Amino acid sequence: MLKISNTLTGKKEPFRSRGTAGKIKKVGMYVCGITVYDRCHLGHARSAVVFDVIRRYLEYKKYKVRYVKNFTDVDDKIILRAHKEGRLWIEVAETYIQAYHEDMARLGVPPADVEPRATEYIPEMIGLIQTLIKKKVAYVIDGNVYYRVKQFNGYGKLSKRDTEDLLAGARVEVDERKEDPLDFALWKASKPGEPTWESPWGPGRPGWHIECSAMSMALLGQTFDIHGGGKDLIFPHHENEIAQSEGATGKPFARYWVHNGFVNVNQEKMSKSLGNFFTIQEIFEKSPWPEAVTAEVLRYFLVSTQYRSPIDFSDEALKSAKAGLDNFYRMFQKLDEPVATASLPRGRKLRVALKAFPKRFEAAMDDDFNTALAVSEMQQLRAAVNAVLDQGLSRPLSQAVQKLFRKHGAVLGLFSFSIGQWTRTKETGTAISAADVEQRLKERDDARHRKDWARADAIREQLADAGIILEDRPDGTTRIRR
RNA sequence: GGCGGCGUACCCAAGUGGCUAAGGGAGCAGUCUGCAAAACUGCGAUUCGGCGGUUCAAUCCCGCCCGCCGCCUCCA
Repeated sequence: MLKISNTLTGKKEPFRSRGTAGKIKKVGMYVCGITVYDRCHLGHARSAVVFDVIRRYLEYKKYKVRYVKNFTDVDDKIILRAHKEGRLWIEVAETYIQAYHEDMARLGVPPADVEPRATEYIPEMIGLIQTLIKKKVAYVIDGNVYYRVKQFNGYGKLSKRDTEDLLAGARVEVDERKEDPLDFALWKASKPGEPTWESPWGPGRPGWHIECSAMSMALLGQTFDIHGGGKDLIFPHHENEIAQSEGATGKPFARYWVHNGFVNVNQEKMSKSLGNFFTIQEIFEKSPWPEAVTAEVLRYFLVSTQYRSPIDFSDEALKSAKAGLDNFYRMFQKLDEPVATASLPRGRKLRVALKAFPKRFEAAMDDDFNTALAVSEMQQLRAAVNAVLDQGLSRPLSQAVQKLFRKHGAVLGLFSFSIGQWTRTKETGTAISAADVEQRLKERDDARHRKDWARADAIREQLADAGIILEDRPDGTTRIRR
């Protein structure tokens, strides 16, 4: 039984999806995407990867997932950036939506089922705001519409704040026109040069939070299963979403609130304001490995920690992740090798481990998507495989092993490569051709037969300098690794 | 000030009221090997930030303290 940590209740709860139409278990999942005013950094990547894994695991569990991830394409920062660059706000938004798609493609994160943009849902937002006004939880002043926070008695239930505390700590400059400092804008009267839509309250643009209420309810229904995002969205964004949505419908909004922890650098949150961020683009460019390999290394790094915990990013951490993955791919390479000896299907222990593995993997993932534990299960299975690998595995057994790793690895986005792809070097131009390697290998074999160790070792070193590792097998043949 | 979280070996990181406190990376030693590499085996926290309390029993529950982080303003 899958359990999920629910920010709303503060507890780890059994997950029951709402829509169980017939035999198909349906899940509606909405995740707050990004505001498109700049390139994404690793923190955004973490969120994207975390919810991608959650989606994949739900699908693995045979849920039919409808995954919605939005773009905030109208916002102060976009407008500001457009002004600075002398472009239209819409161009800025478009630029970074493209960039986001590029980054996600590089990371191996497939698109959500629906990726709506806020500006496509203006009518829905206006409708929602009208309902709120009608219900007296919102009010109009000078073409602005505000949400009357005190009117919604569930306010603070997600972020565990009460309105008194909020007042005490309010550091925001108060808009004098609001009835209460806590009230937040649903609709902003537009200033000259800003994007504008017609509305019952005059020309204006939506506030930040209303879009997610409008889009999630339009695409997933008034009540849906999972709402996700980074921890920093809990307050005020998600708190306000609940206020707006439940204020309008009187029904529960999202049932499970899932929040991922931050990516830190030297124990501090990676963020724009601290300037300690690495864009996804930068990480790929600086990486010593080919793009696709880097993507998997990043995945491995990210899934090696439970999604709610902070994770510290460093070169060392990436290297460690690469080393961890290399160990798996070395095993895959050996599994691909033809078996020299025909007899010896020794592997009773292995068969037991193989049989037990899916349950262990699922137990880990069922426990609030404990990917770190799931990875460790795979590491242990790897050890069980390696223990008998030198003696050779029968073809069917070796294929079964590979299949098991690939299938479960895919849930985390791992082991997607053939060994050849994995070991490809970044600058393929300088690599020695396969034919040359064969030639050198043959020379070395001859030398070894003559017991000319000096010569054999020299060749091995030369190839090593070119990034090609030779491993002599007990039977006299040599394995080539890159 | 309010709210939330974290502190497990050199590094990363699971976890549990009592059974050897997983696993990985790095390191060291051994097996194997002409040597190496790989793989395997062994070693590595008498202890889970500190101090008290509850309990027959606590790293895990409670309290206090120390240290770190986050949110309360835009933020994945």
